[in-house]
Amino acid sequence: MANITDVARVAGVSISTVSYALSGKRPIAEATKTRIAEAVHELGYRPNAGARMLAGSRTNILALTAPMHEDTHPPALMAFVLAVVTAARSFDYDVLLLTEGEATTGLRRVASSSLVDGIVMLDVTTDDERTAVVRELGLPSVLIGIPGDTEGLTCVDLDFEAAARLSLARLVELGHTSVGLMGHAEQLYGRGSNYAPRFRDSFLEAGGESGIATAFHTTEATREGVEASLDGLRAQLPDMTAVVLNCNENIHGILLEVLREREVAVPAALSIVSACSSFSTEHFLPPIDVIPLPAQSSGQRAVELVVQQLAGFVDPHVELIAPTYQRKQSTAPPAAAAL
Amino acid sequence: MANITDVARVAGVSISTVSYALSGKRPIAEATKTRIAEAVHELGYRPNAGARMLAGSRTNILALTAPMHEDTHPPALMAFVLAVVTAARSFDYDVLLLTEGEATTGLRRVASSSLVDGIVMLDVTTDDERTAVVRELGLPSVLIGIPGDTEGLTCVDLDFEAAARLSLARLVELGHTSVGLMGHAEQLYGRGSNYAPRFRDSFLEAGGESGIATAFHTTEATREGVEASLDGLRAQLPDMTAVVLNCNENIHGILLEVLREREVAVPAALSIVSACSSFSTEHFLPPIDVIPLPAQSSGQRAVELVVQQLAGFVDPHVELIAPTYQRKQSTAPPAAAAL
DNA sequence: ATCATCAATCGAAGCGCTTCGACAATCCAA
DNA sequence: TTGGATTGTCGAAGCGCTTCGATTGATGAT
Repeated sequence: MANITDVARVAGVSISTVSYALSGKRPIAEATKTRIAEAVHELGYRPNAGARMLAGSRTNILALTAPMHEDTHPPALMAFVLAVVTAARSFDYDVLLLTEGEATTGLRRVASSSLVDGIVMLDVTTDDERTAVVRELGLPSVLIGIPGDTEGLTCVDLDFEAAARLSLARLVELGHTSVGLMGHAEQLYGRGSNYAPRFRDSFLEAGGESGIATAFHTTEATREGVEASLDGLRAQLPDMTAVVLNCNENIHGILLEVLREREVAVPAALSIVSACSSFSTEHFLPPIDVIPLPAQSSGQRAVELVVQQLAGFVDPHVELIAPTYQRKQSTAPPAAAAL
Repeated sequence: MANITDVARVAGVSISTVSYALSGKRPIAEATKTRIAEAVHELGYRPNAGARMLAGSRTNILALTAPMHEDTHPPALMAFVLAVVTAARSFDYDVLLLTEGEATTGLRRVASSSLVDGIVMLDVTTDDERTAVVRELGLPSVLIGIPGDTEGLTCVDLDFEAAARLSLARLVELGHTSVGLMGHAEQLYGRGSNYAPRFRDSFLEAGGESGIATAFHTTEATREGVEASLDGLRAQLPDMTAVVLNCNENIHGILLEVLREREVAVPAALSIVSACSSFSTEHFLPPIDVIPLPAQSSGQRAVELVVQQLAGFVDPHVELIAPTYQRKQSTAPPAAAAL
């Protein structure tokens, strides 16, 4: 494997010239640069990662801590992981994957051995033990998700409050006045990730403010669970003409199934909006209106922020990503209004 | 951040003694070791990763190339990724995640900059472009999955042929004589990963050998697709009393739904076995007998093999993992036999 | 003409570690 | 006893890179 000395010899310059030509940190004559580039190409030279880390105290590696608990939706996690890796590469960073079981110790290990330049944290829970470590390490870090205490941390997340309001607003625009919210399984509201309660609370609040009748029900991912949730909502909202789904993918399929059987036409008799879903709602029948969970832009932004921290100082702050509404075919004016 | 010189000073020895004490590559007096350990602890010393790579020409990092195409089942991929990371950590290796889009270039990059010691390749397709790169690089590598040409490669995978035979054998033991196979979507058999056709062919072959009536049908992951597949099988096998599922998770749920509606009792009227599934079949009603896709042991074994290659020479070979059958509640003797 | 400025390049120091060769001390078999 | 092994330790030589002066001409302002 060719090293910088080989390149220098072939190009007929000193190794420092090669280094400066490659990094661009000092001016180098155009002709020299060309000769060096040729030598690099000819030898298939790639700087040795270890040497670079040692001398430059930059590793060009980011740690990605991606835990996996029972209530993690794997496709969603995968989407975020993918987004982060892709974004990192666009800044010439590689990604070291840390998983559960190694969460805090792993972070400590890679940080204190100077293996990584920064940290991206996925699937942050309300009182995530990793936040303490990140604060303590003082390494450039960005969380995707919002912990209970954001003091000193930089966080990126979808604006769940805005998403809740947006989902309701669109339905109100269409003329709906009674809208239910089918939420996640009950356990998600008790502990852990806080996006679920954030969404619920804003939704109900927005309903109150705009004088729309709203109700909420948790939903288990079984047929019975979905029926219970739907019936529960109907009981609270006899005139319900629309339902917002803030729950996982399976529940969507089951709900459509149940509605088909009960001969409730979508969207004629019931409008549906899926909010904060990490999956495509295209393949459902009908395709469901959706406010997507922006894995791609969250990952992108998180990496950008780490890179910025690396480049200079960035004030810790929380950055909320504005929700977008994608119109498909699952909403319509309520039946009563249509008549 | 404390370095080895600090440790040496505190312990009152030379840095080489510290190095040897930590690596165990030369005998060091017990008392000295203790003093060094204390100094390490006191200073919170961690060897610098870059320096280690440079001096030791070992990075303790493995590249994991995990592509993500349309027909990748994210939970399955995730399970393998997790397994590999966990296994790698147990050998004190970290994992650098490479994704699609960077597949071959990424491998080349990390290899030629000596960023990684070895490679684990996930989701290998029949004519995977990454195999050529891996051969060319000559780095310790293990594929999880089996490409068309295994020459010079070390591969680990579930023994799909054996799994196919095992699924059928269990049903035959129970007295079934007419067994259908619901496969994946059609496209999977044309190109790409070869586990699907491997399973199908062995299944049909095993049927032929044992005089059991068998049939195969591809299955789209929609209600219509599942019904078409089921009806297609019934058309070929009017007396079908059992069906083997070698397809993705969604299809399982839909099938059970369809059967419930059609009032086909499971397992009384139809036995079901799920083969090579990466997900839990516990939560179905009834829980489905399964031959699991051993993500965990595949990942474990793959990492072991990379580590072995790192330690010494390992003959390239293909290693098939024996399938295991997990009895749940979805199989029973056929109705006719039960009478 | 004169001196600071800047572009272009080089040499050398050093990043923190591993590892080789040396050397002293201790050991046990002959 | 003696000498070849073995144990325990040290010093020093790199590993391949980045980066800090230093040097040499050329450039331009005065």
